Amino acid sequence: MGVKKEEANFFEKVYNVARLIPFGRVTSYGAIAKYLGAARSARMVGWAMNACGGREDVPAHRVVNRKGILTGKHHFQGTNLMQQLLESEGIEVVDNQIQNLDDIFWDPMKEC
DNA sequence: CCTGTGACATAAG
DNA sequence: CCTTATGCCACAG
Repeated sequence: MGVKKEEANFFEKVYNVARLIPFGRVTSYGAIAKYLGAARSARMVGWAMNACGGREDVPAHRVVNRKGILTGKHHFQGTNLMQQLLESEGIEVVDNQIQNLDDIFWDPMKEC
């Protein structure tokens, strides 16, 4: 029972973890994938984000690749929207790359 | 079942 | 860090 069918569990997990990302912190697709038990499916994490269109609660802008580069900024509405959101949280972003990454990097498994 | 896809990760040059 | 290539895996059709 349930008013609506449960969507792809994998996607839901990705959204769930993304929501756990604290303010002013970022994580990588691989970290999320690994937390889900599918470290080799990091691409799916990004793809799940692509499907997060109606997921306003999913701070996709806090999810970057391993280099801390805003690889997915092109998927946001604005050309610099993703960077603006990060800077709005006190994160330094230069040339589409997050600065002080080691200082603001948030690992889901480290917090859990 | 097969094919295409994709916002990654890793290796090699 | 760059490009190129390969792997990898969940999902849509």
